Amino acid sequence: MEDDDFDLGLRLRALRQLNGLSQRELAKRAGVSNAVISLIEQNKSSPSVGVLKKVLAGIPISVSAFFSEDLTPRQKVFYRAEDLTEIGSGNISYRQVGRDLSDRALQILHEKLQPGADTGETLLRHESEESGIIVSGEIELTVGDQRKILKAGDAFYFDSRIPHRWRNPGAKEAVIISACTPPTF
Amino acid sequence: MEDDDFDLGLRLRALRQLNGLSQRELAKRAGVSNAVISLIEQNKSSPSVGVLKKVLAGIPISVSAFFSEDLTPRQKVFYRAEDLTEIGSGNISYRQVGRDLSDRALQILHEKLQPGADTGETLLRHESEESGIIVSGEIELTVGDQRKILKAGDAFYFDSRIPHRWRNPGAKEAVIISACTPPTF
DNA sequence: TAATAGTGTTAAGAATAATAAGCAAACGAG
DNA sequence: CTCGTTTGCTTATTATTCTTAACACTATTA
Repeated sequence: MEDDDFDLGLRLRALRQLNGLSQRELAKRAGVSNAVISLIEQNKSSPSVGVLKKVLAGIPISVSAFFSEDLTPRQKVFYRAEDLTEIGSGNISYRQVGRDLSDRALQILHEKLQPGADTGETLLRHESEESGIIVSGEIELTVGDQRKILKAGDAFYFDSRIPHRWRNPGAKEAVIISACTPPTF
Repeated sequence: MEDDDFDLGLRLRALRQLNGLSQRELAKRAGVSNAVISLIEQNKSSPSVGVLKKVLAGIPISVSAFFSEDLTPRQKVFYRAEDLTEIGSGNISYRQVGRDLSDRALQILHEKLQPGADTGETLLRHESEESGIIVSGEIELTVGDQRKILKAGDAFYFDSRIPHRWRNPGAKEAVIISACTPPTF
């Protein structure tokens, strides 16, 4: 049932020892029994996130920091598909390559627009250039006074300073992969 | 039992809907029953991390990304104590302010050295300046040909290009807060 | 030696989460 | 309307985790 490359037990043990805590001491701080710590560290039980929160609070470390495997994320090069960070809301999903782009020249997004999704009345504007390809579904793109419906395989390129707007007019989900430079979105 | 400000159920629901999935469809992809999704989203049950992994894999999103609340971490200003990222190993714990420092001028560390901890024979060198204060315990700091034992309240400042070495000669844990600029450590 | 306190581990119940199945409401098609 | 489908939610049973209490081992002390 365990297949991920992330060894939860090992990581907990490392963090606990790194902070000079015994299983019993951590257990006391966390408000759980010492057996839990032992079993978790041996991967003999998979804690509920509630319990995990309590345990990590005793170290202390946040759940977020605990799972961020990028222990030395100085120059991260590879990102697994499911590791993209969601920065969207509503019915438009933006999955971004990397988290902090302040040092980068390029922002790559994996976008998914649900049927009817719309970036809204107030048109978008930012100081950059933007380009991408439609992967599936269809998209109505408005750039300045131009408007066109793009389908899978179609692409676009425009100066982001021109007011623009996205809409999914179809009944299916639309998927886009886009790039933006510099990342001012 | 739930006290954190992180609403797991709400977040799962948001991510699921953002990707246009029903509870049943997500359940099928994840290989769990639909009731699990329902109960988790209502915060009526706290999933084990094993189950959570499976569920998130069906979206898909990594556990790491799921818990990283910094959805728009563009300019993160405040960090909770337990949110510092551990970059240490062995019996020296380095908890760093922020993850990706490639755009920053300053690296701040919360260090904990277990009794006997030592940065090792081969002395450290890097292109920056370094300073800090001992919070508790005691530290033997060697910089070039100078060596001194610092106790709580003592401080240090030196050019990191000079070979240096840390050691905890005491029987108690030693805690230091240090800064490094630029962050080349 | 014996005693005491520390470590991690393990085996019983008690508490909790996951499954399978069924419920009611909303929706579109015929 | 009626049918079929989908939605999310709830309940009884099964499976898992958590607690309590013990065990074995080490190190220190009397």
